[in-house]
Amino acid sequence: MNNLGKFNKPYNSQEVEEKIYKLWEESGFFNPDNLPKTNKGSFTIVLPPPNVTGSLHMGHALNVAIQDILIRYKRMQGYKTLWIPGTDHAGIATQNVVEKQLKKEGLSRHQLGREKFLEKVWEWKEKYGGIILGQFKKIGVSCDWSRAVFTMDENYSKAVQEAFKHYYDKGWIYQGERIVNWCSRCGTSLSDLELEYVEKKGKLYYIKYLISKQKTVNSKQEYITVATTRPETMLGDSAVAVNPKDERYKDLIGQIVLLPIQNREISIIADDLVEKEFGTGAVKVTPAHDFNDAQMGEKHNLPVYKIIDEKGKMTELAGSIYKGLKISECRGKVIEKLKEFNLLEKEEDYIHSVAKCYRCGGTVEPLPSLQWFVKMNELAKLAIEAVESGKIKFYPERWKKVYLDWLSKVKDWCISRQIWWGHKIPIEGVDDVMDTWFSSALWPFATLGWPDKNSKDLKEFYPTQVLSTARDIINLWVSRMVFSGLEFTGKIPFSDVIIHATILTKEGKRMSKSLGTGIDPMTLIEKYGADATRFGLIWQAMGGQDIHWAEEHVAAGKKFANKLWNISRFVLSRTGISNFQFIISNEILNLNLSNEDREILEKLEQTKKSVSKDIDEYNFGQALHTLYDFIWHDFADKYIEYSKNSSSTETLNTLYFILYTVLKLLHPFMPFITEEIWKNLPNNENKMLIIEKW
RNA sequence: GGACGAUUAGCUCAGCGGCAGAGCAUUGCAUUCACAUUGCAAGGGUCAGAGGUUCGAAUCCUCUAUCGUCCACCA
Repeated sequence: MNNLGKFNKPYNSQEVEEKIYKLWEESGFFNPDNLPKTNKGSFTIVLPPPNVTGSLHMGHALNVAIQDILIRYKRMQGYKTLWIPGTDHAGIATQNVVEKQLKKEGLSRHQLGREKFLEKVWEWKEKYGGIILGQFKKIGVSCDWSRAVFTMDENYSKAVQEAFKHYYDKGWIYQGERIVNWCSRCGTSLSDLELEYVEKKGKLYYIKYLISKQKTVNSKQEYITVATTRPETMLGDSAVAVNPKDERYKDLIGQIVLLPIQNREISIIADDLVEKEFGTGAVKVTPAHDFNDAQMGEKHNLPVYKIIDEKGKMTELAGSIYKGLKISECRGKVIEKLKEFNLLEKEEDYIHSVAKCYRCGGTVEPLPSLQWFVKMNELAKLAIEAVESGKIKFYPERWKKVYLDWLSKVKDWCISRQIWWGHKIPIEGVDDVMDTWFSSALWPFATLGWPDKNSKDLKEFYPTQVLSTARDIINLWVSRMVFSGLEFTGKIPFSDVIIHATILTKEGKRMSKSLGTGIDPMTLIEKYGADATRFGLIWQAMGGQDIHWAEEHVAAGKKFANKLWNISRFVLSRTGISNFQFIISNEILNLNLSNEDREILEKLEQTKKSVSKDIDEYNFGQALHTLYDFIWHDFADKYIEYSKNSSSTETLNTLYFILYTVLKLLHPFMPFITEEIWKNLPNNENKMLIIEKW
């Protein structure tokens, strides 16, 4: 049978890809329940759920390409493969997007009220929340869409409530007035991991605190000078601290100073946290508005004066003349006042970094607030043990250190957020919602039916095998999935963690949408095709090393696709017209082969072994280089040229067998073109490459 | 401040004790041939620098320089 009629000379990805994806979806093979029965076990990956507000970037593209390679490879090996997709409700991010949209209509969420506002968010989610998953499909991901999960689905919400209750009943959840990072624009607390630090020019102010005479005996000094970048917070000071080893202040420890403006008597304390080198070596202590100071305050039992409120305005405690002022206004007034009293010794230019909200970019203030916390000591132990024992392995291994370092000094987890979009904290009289990461932490098992312990999927597909993600959420997400998995299911949620390369610009800078340095994978797919885009990504992703993005490798991928296409045209023009039944197994080695035939078949076997080993070890770039080299330089340049002068049935059979095998080996990397060619193999109309035996 | 990584051809990167490699780019030749999105060939490198280990170092060790990422923190 002659299939050449279906082949154009150049390969056209646009004509092929959509059609092939549809074919896969119709086959049902993305769903493990429809796969042919084998005696192999299950193989599961959970897709890191992109935010519903997200749009595809290069990191996503690389990450899904990696996961798809693994899933397709394992599926061809006969495993019952499941790749669960889904999206994350992304509390603060999504609420901000919808609020911005409302603002254009001149509305605020407060005008709408909680219920109406949430309706708007759901509308927005239904309309835009699935865009990114559609983009994943263009890349060719073979996720089981029938099992797609959203983190606020009914069952998922049940899981979140159950998890909260579990911790609560164990006494691991408590409410406390603690100093937290507060974003006054978003009106919510933020975790350390939700902060970004920005360098900012400011001033370092040197303020004199007079030693109060009546309590001082034998003091030679009349005042102590402290240095601060935030003079307004002096209104909430409850001590001055020096390093106990600092000779300069030895005699002053325990003495009393008079806090300017407030005329409050506070004492000079000694604490190791104070660095002798900073400023004058004496610092003011404001337990309400600084994390270090809060720690010192607790240790020395200092009173807490909350002088800044949740809206970023000064409180009553700041003093009646400052009450209601913005922080910056108050700073000016305080400086004025200090000058008036002649207590401002000097000011110096100073560059320091300030915390910003990573969602909205607003300035973050540390302030005391009533929040819910999860105790971390027991949970951290679980997560540490899982990795130290080797039950969970990181690839590349060096990321293990990042994970363990963070867990070894982790603080209790503040899980409440003062926003509306999210899972409500299930306690009467509390309007807070939970940290988005509280629900994401349950992802590997909540997607499989937990808390229903009889869930068929949970039994069959949990624990999962591989998690592939970006390095910046190792602590935010990976560690929390590990202890959640162990705590709620008694099992590690996955055994291997792949930390994929970070894609930087050619200059080695971070790709950023706002700076316009980002590259949209979708334009690459339109220009070169999905297979070529996957090729370019994987080609460059060697050993988890950061990638300085070079588009020419995607162009090379397109050329390679075309090469494969023309190899196939040639081989099928020689073999496709024959009714000869080719041997498509290693039985071929029993034929009366020429040296050239035998040589290329041996090289094929080596290639197959080497590619399998590289995929098993997550060296995807290496595997692709090996395949590329074999297909182009051994098969096409040498063997095909040889075959033009040899028309033996053995050579025809070898040509066919190599094409046949190479399509299988390349399929995980370049699924569309290989499936399309596969369809055109003789007597092969109804078989699909996606489930062929590796 | 701490940790980690990088430095190899014009560019993007492999190689990680035994003759310096790939893709792209460059140059020459070929061309009714599956493919010009091609083939054959060529040019191009003090492997960041210094010292050490070794019969032998791009590769292992120490230091230095430059660049980058992450974490902490800057009162």
